[in-house]
Amino acid sequence: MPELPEVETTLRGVAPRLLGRCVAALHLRQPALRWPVPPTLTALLPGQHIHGARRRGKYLLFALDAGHLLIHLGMSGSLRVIPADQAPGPHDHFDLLLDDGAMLRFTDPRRFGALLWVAGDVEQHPLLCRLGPEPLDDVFDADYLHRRARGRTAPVKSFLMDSRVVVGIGNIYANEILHHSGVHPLRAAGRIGLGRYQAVVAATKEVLAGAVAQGGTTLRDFVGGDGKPGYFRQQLRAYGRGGEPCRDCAAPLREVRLAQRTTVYCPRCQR
DNA sequence: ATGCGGACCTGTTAGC
DNA sequence: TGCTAACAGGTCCGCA
Repeated sequence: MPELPEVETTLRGVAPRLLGRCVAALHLRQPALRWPVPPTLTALLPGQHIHGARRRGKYLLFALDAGHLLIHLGMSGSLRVIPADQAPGPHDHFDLLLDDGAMLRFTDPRRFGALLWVAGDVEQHPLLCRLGPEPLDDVFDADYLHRRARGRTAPVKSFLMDSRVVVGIGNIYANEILHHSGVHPLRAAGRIGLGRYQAVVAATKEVLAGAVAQGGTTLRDFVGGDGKPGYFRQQLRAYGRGGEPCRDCAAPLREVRLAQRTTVYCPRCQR
């Protein structure tokens, strides 16, 4: 679920409640997430202060005294800060209790999320060291994308969803970005010119920044760090609208399957 | 190096 | 109404 805007929304919701606090305890109820949660964490974390909170791609990184907590929300995860006396539900896999009577609760029905500990340089962690640039950074521009796409035969939608090329773009926003850009999702990435990549980059920044401003997209159960859903769903032009009229030209949107992901586009506007 | 399919896990929905 | 299959926001891994 969570793509860049949802992860950013989560970060903004929880960070003010965590920064400067001290960890009182980790209550780990389900260690079988995407990767096993290290059992040593319950002994390691108490007493450590939280002095940093940031996002890298779809990863959340919390700086503690002796290292970083790395959290990924997977497909169905969410994080909230709530009072420490709230009873857990069946998918509430861990709580990070704070010294002020609040806690950070991780909920994830599908358990594709992750909780890991990184002792050394967090940027060198295997999960992070090969990630491409942040799409909202200035280094992510048309020249960069055009250069990376050279010779690539994979569809541009898959190319945009490759975290080694650029981070944070998942299925929803890939569909949206390409609709905004007027680029056909099945077109080979290496057969798109610099001018069209300018449109792709502009759309990427516009769509993602707009979604962040709306608190992300809630399809089913996503809630931000403050427990509220995101409101970008109303702005979606392609995702979830297969068969419905294109908002630009009224032609029916086409829905196909690409790399096992639902892909929606306008056969008239997107070439 | 690149591209593709399968894997992880559970809940919801579509279809018979 | 009930059962089954397909599908869902991610991404790592192994194989061609």
